[in-house]
Amino acid sequence: MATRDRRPQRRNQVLSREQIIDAAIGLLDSGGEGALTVRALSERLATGSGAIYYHVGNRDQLLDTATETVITSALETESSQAVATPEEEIRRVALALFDAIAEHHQWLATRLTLQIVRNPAGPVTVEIFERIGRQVGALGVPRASWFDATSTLVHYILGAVSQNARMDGDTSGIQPDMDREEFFDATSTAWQELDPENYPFMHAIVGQTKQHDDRDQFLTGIAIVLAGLTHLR
Amino acid sequence: MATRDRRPQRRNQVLSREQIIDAAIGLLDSGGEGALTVRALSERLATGSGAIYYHVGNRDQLLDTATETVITSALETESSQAVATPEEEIRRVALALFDAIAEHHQWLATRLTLQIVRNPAGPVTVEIFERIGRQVGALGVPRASWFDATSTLVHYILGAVSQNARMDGDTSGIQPDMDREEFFDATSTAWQELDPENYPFMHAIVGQTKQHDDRDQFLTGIAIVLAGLTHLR
DNA sequence: ACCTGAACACCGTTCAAGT
DNA sequence: ACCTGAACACCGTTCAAGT
Repeated sequence: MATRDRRPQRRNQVLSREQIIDAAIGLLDSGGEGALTVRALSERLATGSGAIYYHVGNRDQLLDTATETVITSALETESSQAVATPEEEIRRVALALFDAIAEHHQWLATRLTLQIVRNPAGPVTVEIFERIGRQVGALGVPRASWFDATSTLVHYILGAVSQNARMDGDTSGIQPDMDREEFFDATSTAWQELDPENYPFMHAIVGQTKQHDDRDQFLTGIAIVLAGLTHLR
Repeated sequence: MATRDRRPQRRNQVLSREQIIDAAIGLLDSGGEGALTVRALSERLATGSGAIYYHVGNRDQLLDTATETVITSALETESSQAVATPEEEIRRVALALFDAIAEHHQWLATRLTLQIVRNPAGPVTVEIFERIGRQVGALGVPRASWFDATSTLVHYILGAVSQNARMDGDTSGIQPDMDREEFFDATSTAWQELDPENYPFMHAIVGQTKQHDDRDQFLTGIAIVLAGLTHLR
């Protein structure tokens, strides 16, 4: 069937950029940034390390491309929904990012922040700003404040999302074997053991931290920022 | 003079934990996280690598300790001022963090976020939350919302501060030789070249980005979140 | 107790050589 | 054009040995 090749390429192309990116995302999801090794990647793809460099240039660029792939697709599936109020649309974009980072929690948050900082003209930054910025206009924020308002929203989203990404990089958080619940219990008991004279506030909130939901709290934060925006002069 | 030693220690102690931490901060400031190498550190201190591990345990722990040292001292000098309104006090804590990260821009932002995520019972997290949380109470936020309100503030601060930390890690942001101004110009021209049909918002804000001040924008963001908090049910 | 520095098991990246 | 894999210049960490 495929005996005669239509492309003028030499046809022994057997490794594609997409395959490399997919495999990289798999590695990242399974063990965080530290797990993405050129050696591990070339083993998984059954090639030499040179083949990866031929297609992809660089470990850092590979990380950026993986981030771009994941974020872009998260924003695309979000945009397929019917449009609602500006507030609702902002919530959707925010939650799309929140969920994407939860899904790829071991590496995405750090890399997303890095990409927005270093590459403000790249598709990731541009797409996020454009999506949120339009709604800020629709919200009634005066045009002169659009940039400030949108930046505030994006900054809040990134900060919240980074915080809810459980331990990046390595697992060396005192105990490597501790699930989410144990980790929370350990924190609240540690907070309870603080000197109540010097840390009255921490004592006051231990109860609230114990049974709070990250996603709900994230939405509360969005609501707070949105409320603040409506009072912008 | 110092012929008879008062300490029961063996007295050939010539390298201290503090020296190591100071040298580490120096290395980090000069070249970011990548510049903190056990080899570079031991060379600067004229010792072997083993000596560092004897005092400090680990590269990761050294990074954490450096972060703790810098953040703690930034918060201490801030607290020496006379108390003002709750809003003013929150602004001060926020700016103390903003300035600390600007001073150590190549590494601090990432490490601060990491520390708050992984070590919520550590001094850095506790101090920041306690400082801000108290003022949230004084602001009139209902007790049941203290945790949500404080988290929102902290998340915003961290997000904004991470964003304003210029390129972490390495300098590979397209061009290694580009100062702040060139970088900004390059972004705005890139934004101007975007398709106006699909990116009307980006076109609308190019003008504002060109002459905006990061610190001012940061304070505007704080004001927005504070305004939102006063409307918390 | 405190320090040395060689040794180990890894990295990312390059590049001559193959097809 | 696309791929191989040895080689290079680095890492963090350990550990026997010294004082």
